[in-house]
Amino acid sequence: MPDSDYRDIRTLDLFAEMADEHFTALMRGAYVQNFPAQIELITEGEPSDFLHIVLAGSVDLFSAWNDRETSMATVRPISTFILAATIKDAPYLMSARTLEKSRIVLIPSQDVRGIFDVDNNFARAIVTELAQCYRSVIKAQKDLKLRTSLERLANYLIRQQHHAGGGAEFKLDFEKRRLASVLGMTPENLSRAFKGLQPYGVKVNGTLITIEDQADLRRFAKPNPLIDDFST
Amino acid sequence: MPDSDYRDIRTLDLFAEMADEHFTALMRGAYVQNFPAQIELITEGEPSDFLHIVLAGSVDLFSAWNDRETSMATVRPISTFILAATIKDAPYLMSARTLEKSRIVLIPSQDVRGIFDVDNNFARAIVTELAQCYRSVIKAQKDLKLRTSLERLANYLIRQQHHAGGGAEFKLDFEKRRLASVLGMTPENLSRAFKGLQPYGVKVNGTLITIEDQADLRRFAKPNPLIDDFST
DNA sequence: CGCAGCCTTGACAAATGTCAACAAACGTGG
DNA sequence: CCACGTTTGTTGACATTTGTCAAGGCTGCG
Repeated sequence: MPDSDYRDIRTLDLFAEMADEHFTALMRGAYVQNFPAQIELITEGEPSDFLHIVLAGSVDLFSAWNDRETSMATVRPISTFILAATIKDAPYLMSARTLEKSRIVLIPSQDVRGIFDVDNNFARAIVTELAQCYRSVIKAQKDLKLRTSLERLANYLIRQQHHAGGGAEFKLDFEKRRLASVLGMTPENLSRAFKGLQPYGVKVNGTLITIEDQADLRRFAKPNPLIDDFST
Repeated sequence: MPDSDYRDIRTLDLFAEMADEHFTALMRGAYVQNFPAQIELITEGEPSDFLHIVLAGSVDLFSAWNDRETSMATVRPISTFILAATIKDAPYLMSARTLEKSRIVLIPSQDVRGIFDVDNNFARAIVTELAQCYRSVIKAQKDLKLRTSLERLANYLIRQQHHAGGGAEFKLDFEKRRLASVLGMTPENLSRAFKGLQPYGVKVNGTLITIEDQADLRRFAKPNPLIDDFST
């Protein structure tokens, strides 16, 4: 594994505080791989053999049932995914596929569990990470259960704008069809939802969004830190 | 605190493996209280001062936004809730109210974090607990995003039947209005959903449910361990 | 250029929510 | 134990939201 990858991983909260020797042991068993776009990395229901880390690119976590499919989340560098399944040694609840060319680290789950047992700082870092993940999903669930699709889109745009620096113009960071799935609606419905936000000053041009009057949109969207602040 | 409460708590996975002295320290600062029904124990947005444990009764976790409200989960004995907020020292994301007369233990969050820092077994138990919680919410989210309300109800009935021992007859364990909220629909819609399941042999009489042909219902509901097995 | 995939749009259908009315169940105080 | 009022559940009529299907335009790429 290249030194730069090694250092990047080491700086993740999850690994930052663990003993050198344990980190080295984990990395010895790990391997880094470059995947093209649209590769299914893991499949829901299978045993969790590897903890994954996205170093570059992006990964879609999705789930299917009865011929329907939905995007649950997008993983961007640098972060891990399916930590919970790895720790519990339980089957994956979600599938994962690369959205673009991506650089992924795979660490054998067995190694992770082994180091978890002996490294107390690592165990504590995992607690923090899982608590964070848990809270994120709770927020997503509140978003789904308490808001209409129009409200979800409006709040998504506000979050995205903030994330992109707060300027009036910004780009969507994924395909509209996937955005629709993440927001829990169909692509057709998303198209119409964008139109439904025009009265609040939202202009759409391909993936470029312009929010003409932020206050107006916020009045409609009513963003709330207990739902929308996806950092905590 | 009565000895029997003390022992009940000690047997929880979360506390079973920790050092005696740490458990005792936690319990010293804790107090047990009996609450009547319909008492709001915590309010979303407030700082997480206490880790709560339900010893008896039941507690509804719910959330509100913009004059709407939804039930997120029900906590039954013996288990804890809002562990993630306690550990992260972050505001509650959900409110909690007693559904009936309930016996609740409150442990100051500060104490929990203090013991978490020094007791490695406790830290590991927290990991297991949080991973479990995380996976449960992911399942709930898949349920919401991949199924119609009729399908959610059908699968809920199957889970509930199984949970009640598997007999053709069983009782709902909460009010229909709350069940509706948990399943993400209105009470009126739930009423109609029950009727919609009649063709699959579901009979409703108050809170008593009869499933005449389990195979028929399952054919419709298509239960799936990656969504419905709420134990893992 | 021509194909393939995505996005949009319209017409329509299905699912879900809202409002109002009423019946049934429950709890309280007499 | 009953009477009363409150809450919950049900039902119907209707509105809104969301999904489905089909068609066409646009874009990117070989």
